[in-house]
Amino acid sequence: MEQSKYDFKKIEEKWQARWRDEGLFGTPDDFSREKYYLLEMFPYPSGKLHMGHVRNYSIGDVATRFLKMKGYNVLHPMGWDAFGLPAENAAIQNGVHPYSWTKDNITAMHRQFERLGLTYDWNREVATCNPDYYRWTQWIFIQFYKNGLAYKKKNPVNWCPSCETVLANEQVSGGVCERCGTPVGKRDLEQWYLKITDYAQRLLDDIDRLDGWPDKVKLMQRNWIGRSTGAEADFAIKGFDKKLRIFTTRPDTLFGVTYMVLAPEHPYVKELTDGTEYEGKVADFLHNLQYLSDIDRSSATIEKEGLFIGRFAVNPMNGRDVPVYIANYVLMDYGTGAIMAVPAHDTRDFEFAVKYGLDIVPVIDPNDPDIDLDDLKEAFVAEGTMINSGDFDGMNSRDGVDAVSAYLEEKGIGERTVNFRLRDWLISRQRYWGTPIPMIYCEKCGWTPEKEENLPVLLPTDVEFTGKGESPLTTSKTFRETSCPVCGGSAEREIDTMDTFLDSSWYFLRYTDARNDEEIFSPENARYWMPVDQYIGGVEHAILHLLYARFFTKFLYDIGRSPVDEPFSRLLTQGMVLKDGAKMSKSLGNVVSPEEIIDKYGADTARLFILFASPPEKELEWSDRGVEGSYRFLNRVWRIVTELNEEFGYADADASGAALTPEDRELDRARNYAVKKVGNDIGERFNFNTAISAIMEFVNALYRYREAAASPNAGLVRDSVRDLILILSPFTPHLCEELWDITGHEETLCTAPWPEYEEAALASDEIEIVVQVNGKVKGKFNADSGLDAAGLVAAAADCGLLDRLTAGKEVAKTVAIPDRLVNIVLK
RNA sequence: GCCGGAGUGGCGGAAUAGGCAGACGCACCGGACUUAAAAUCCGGCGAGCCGAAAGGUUCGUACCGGUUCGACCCCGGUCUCCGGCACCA
Repeated sequence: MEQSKYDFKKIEEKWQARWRDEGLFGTPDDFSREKYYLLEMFPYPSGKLHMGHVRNYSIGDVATRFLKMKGYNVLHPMGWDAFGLPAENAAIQNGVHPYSWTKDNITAMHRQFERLGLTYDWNREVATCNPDYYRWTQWIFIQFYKNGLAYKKKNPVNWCPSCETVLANEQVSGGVCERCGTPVGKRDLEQWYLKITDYAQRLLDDIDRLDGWPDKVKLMQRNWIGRSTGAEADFAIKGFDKKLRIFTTRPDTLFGVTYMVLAPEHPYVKELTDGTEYEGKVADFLHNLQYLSDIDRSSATIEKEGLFIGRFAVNPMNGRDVPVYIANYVLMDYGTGAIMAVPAHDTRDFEFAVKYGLDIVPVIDPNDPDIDLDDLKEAFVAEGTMINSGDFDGMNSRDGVDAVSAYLEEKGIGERTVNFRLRDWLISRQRYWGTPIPMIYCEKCGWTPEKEENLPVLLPTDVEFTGKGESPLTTSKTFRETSCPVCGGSAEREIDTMDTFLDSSWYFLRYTDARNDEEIFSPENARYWMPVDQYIGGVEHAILHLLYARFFTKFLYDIGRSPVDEPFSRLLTQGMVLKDGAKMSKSLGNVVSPEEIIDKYGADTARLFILFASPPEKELEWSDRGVEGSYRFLNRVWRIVTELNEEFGYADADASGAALTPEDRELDRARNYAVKKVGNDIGERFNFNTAISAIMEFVNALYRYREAAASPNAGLVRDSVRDLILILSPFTPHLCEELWDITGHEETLCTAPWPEYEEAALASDEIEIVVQVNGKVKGKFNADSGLDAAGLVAAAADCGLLDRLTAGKEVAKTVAIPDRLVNIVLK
């Protein structure tokens, strides 16, 4: 007999063409069916898939195919996060327009997706750089503006004096320009912000509702939002008519304030020092600070530097005069930009006080004999008893927080407040390849949004890419000049574009109605499809992307657009793909190309290996040997299925006829177990590695059966082969389609239902019971299943095990767990 | 520094609810097939000790301790690695 061969190349091309030509992956907006929205984070179209993509999209594809077999109407769309710096760099370096560069990359990646056999509904494809998409990104921005959540503020940007251009933070490393190595300076520019801080509390509170999210991600978001409670308090400054307001989380330490510190950029600094002998020193101090990059400035390792500015403040609690400093460790954009310093009970203040010889006055007693309050070696930051604190002496410091806050409120010199670490979102980018900010400036009317009916504000094409200047958009002859939407007079467009994170903050909503050119999406479609039931992507997006997407969804909900205020019900963050223990990277030379693997072993093998080697959320160590193992397994499947098919055919057998032999029953149990286990592992646990091992066990059982059965049951074999193909098909769809075809099925697997299993076939009459002595396994025996504790002990006694194990010893008690074990506890 | 997560054979990993530790795969070893090799099929494979063998026995889930009839799993402490935040007052 001629042996047929597993020709993956031919098989994969054949089925990919059929899936494409027959449009099998389209998703109808059929509101009568139960929906499932499964989404993987869309990629930046770099032009080449890497193994991380393969992993991400394989996970999503297996789940999609499974859910379709389970009968859901599954939305599984794909698109492109297509704006961004690499396209612009390509334009500068090679003279290619970012648009054509991006288009070419999309085409190439689309082809690679198809080669992996992924089931996307390409009818809903979006690319954030297309005007029919970014039109709505602009529309959302205008809604933000109209609701008072977008505003303009002066802010320093990174500026490379040699390249004469603005640099993104990612383009600055170690304080120097990534391209030319010149130290990066600062330039003040008017920039747009979104008021995400208005949503801080809700973004924090609603994390509690995200049951399907990993705790790790929720925690990272909580920390990022960084809520802290405390109080603000006013300090008088001698010879100055304004009060200095500070924020503290430790009002209980107010009596221990021995100096004050303002951020160097604090507006009072100029007023307090102009015309004094300190004016020059302050100017020098500020000048030196400007040479530090943001990263250095905010690093905890940097030496604390400060300067006394010749003024004294008054501690409102005890009237004590304390000197006022400016220092590099106080940030203007947190709290009020000024602090009260309590060196005895704050690590940073302690360090600063020691360096500058400032007083250290303890006001919290640790009640610890090992700590000498008169000679502190480090700040004591924990709770204790209040001392040196007037009427508050003797109070527990935790109660003191509230008591002092109440006192401040009563005296009208302060109040309880909440502060967030989260800052407003700076969205202006001095770049070409992004969504134009649809704002217009008129001398008379100020800033106004473009009229909504005029959207999109198109990116102009008459632009030069020199790599210099503020933004390439300034070189356009046509873009900047326009007329004011309010008065009709001459006006100028905003030349900055948006941070690309805005583009990706709402794309999941657009998929629900991607071709709509009347509105952003229809409410009916969004109501049916949202929320995303399962979102899958890299953990590197745990904070920014996922927080921004939540923010956008909440805003769109508030203005009556989105039907939900949280976008993603369940989140899976897949682990990285490693090689030799390190992330694959060009510089390490450990990159494995997906295309090469597909050429050599086929997409099915690549998918199978990557899902088998590790659970999805964990890191995956690439192994060439492991890939060969997966390939070997698929050949093994091919062989057993085609051989059994030759031998038994598929059409005429019936399993129910003959009585089952023990071998038959074992195979039947293996089949039912595999169907149950694989369905559970994919559907409930998202543990694809154990699902695959269960399929391997089933295949092993088939081989064993063929070896052992004297007169094989043809019906049973047929059912086993059928179910094997079905449960393997989400993982390796091409191979399974081919086998499905070979074993006589007309319809494609895309429309086949997931197989059923019988619980009855899984149960066996006899169960092996473990017998332990003091918790250690000493023997085993077979008992009827379902025996209660007493019955089990009796059965163990009947077979003589109990006597043998307890001979000459006294039994304290016996524990029996039905269908599992008997444990004898000896005295 | 603060906050998380993880440590299981030579390797990737399994043990879903506190109940036989090591499923499945890789590597390795042996057998069958073959003139031979590859491929394939079958079998073995945590460590120590006793035994010619069958088998027996002790130890074993980073380390120390606890709870429990019973702990990879729960609790307390320690170490190591990974990740997040990093002067946030």
